[in-house]
Amino acid sequence: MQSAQAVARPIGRGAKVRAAVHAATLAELLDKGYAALTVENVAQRAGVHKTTVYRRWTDRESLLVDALAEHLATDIPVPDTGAIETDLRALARSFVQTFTSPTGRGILAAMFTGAAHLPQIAAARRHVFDDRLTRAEPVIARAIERGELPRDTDVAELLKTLAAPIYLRLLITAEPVDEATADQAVRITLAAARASALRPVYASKPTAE
Amino acid sequence: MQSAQAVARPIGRGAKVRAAVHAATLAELLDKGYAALTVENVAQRAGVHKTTVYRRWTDRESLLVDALAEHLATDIPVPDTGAIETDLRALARSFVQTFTSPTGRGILAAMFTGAAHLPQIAAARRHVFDDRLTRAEPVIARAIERGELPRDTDVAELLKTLAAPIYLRLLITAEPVDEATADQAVRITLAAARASALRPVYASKPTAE
DNA sequence: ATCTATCGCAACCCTGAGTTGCGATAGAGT
DNA sequence: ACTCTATCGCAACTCAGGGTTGCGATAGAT
Repeated sequence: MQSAQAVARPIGRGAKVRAAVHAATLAELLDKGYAALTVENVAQRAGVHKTTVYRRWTDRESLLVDALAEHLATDIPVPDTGAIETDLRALARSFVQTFTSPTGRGILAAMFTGAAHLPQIAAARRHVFDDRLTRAEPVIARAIERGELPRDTDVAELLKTLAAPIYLRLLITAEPVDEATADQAVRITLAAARASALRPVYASKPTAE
Repeated sequence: MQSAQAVARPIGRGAKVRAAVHAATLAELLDKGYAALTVENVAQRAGVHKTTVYRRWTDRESLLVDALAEHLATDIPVPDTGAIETDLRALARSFVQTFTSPTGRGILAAMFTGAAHLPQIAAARRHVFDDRLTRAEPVIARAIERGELPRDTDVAELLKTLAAPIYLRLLITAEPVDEATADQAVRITLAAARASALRPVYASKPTAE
């Protein structure tokens, strides 16, 4: 890694190159998919020589991971509408929006199908999920406080139940995904939560908080 | 395909080779994953020369597709226990069992992550899903007839709701999947169905509850 | 205007996909 | 047991893409 020099004095044109290559990587990913993502094509699209790419990134995979990480600055809003239904709807819709944009679909495909085997990608996936979990926690807590949900509702279980139908359509059945999908996921999740089906899974007895 | 000769007179050792290569393909897939699935390794493991593989299959992908198709003779039981809960539990558990065996996990990884881009694989996925749908239809129909579920329950929606949490854990969060996961999926699905959250999705009736 | 980190370029090596021609062999039919 | 031919083994290819190296050119901060 050349970060030492980057902090030092002569930064050079490094920043431009980095940005150009990142953009080219994403673009190639969307156009041709992960399988056809070649270093030469990326370099060419970035107006940069293949060697330069290899000087900044150790290999093709690290390039991809880096490019994805750059475009993964998650800025998920934490809704607080005063009602769990509208809050969940906001969460689900923002989730859908994130992954239905062209860029989102490309990133999704890369992360979950193409480069799924890379440990860094797996870590990124977990991070994204954990991030959403952290942000959603107070939303659920408020709903419980308002008496809209059972006290022993498992936040992680609830979020997974919310995300699962959307992921299924995005990655497995490849059905169109839109706001209706998000709203449907909310209906399912709320029904399950209200029926106390979203308690901590591996605890046989409900926990007294 | 050379199945024409197989039916004709001089069958030769073709059948043995086919079987050996199929087995080797699956084995390599489980050991090293799709990315590291090389024709030479498969050939070597099958005790066969690389050329022979290329004489029977056009390329690496067709080999994989063929091997998967061979091991995808789905024999899903159609439960009829007289109650929807136990029926669904049986369905979900058989689903979990299918994909948690070593072979199942390998096939899953190949179909949904490695070779997800291949049209034949996509078709196979759809076929597997449609197959399960067809088999599950009478199960749901009986439940509706018994008055256990709302009359306008959407069978496809219900099955997707049942499968979604399991797929999520298998492919996305990579959590352990066992009977508890299946049972949890059943709880969620039943709660949603009983709350009439699993009606046909794109029927645009704005809440006629 | 200078000076040096960075980039372009060409020439490499290596692995794995896919091909070809020829000689060896298994195995079905007699 | 003996053909006889479809099939297989083998070696020697081509080709594309990943990854490396040495050297000369250039951008850009001071």
